[in-house]
Amino acid sequence: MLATCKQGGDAKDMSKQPLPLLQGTLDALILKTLSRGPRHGYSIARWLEEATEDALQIEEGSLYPALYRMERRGWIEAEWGISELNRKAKFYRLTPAGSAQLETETAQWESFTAAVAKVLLPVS
Amino acid sequence: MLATCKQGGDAKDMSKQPLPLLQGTLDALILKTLSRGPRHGYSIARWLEEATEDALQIEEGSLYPALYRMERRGWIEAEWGISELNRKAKFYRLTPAGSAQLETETAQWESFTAAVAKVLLPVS
DNA sequence: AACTGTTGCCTTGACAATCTAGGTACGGCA
DNA sequence: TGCCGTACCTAGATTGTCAAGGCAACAGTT
Repeated sequence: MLATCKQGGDAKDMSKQPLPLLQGTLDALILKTLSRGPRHGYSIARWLEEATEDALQIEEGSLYPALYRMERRGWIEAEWGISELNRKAKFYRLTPAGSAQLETETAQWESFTAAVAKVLLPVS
Repeated sequence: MLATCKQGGDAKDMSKQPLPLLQGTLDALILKTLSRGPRHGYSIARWLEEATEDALQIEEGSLYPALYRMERRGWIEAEWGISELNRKAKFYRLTPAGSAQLETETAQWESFTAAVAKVLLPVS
């Protein structure tokens, strides 16, 4: 199910491995993160990993393209600044359009997971 | 969030539209369907749509490639037969490997959605 | 017999998002 | 000086889904 799911080999203690993202969820996760206040990219990734207790891994090769994509679509806006650790960093913040998009995606996420759950986890 | 999400235009009554699949979920849905007994491709799609009350749409262009993929990986096996409506049809059935895969994917689905929920739907 | 709708399978090409695997630059510290 | 962590960026490959077709056979109608 999850994009790259190596099978074979021993399944010993697979439970601690961070999950690759399901295509389509990253945008919503980023939008939600930014809805709590502006952040720079690196910090978004760290916060998401922390918030999910390292269940999700945010690859930078996914993160940055996602940020450009969303900026291009007008969902977020960027501004250069200085990070908490005194390094140059690009801070992103949600636009009104991004806020609306977040609502849309959250609603879609809920109905999608509800639909999948009906199949995958039927009331036993 | 969901793969192709046309924006713009009027959002009038988008609620009834079937959702495109989140990449990576189709395999699990098919495996689960087959865990209830053998079925042919067309029937799998119909059953899934019915089970989710048409919330999900199963495109044939996604379905058949998925079936080949899964057969190649040894998760399912095919056999030609005759459908309920007296037509030639290819019946798929779960292999033991497919059954194991279903368990793995279901568990991953649960932890993935739990992780996303922690971000997207925080206890308010 | 011809027509039409439904069932059922299949393929090609485009597309979008993620991942892999690199890279640059700078600050703080030993 | 060297090293590690922070912070950003990119090219290319991979993958799965979708759009849009097409084919064949059966059932029912006219």
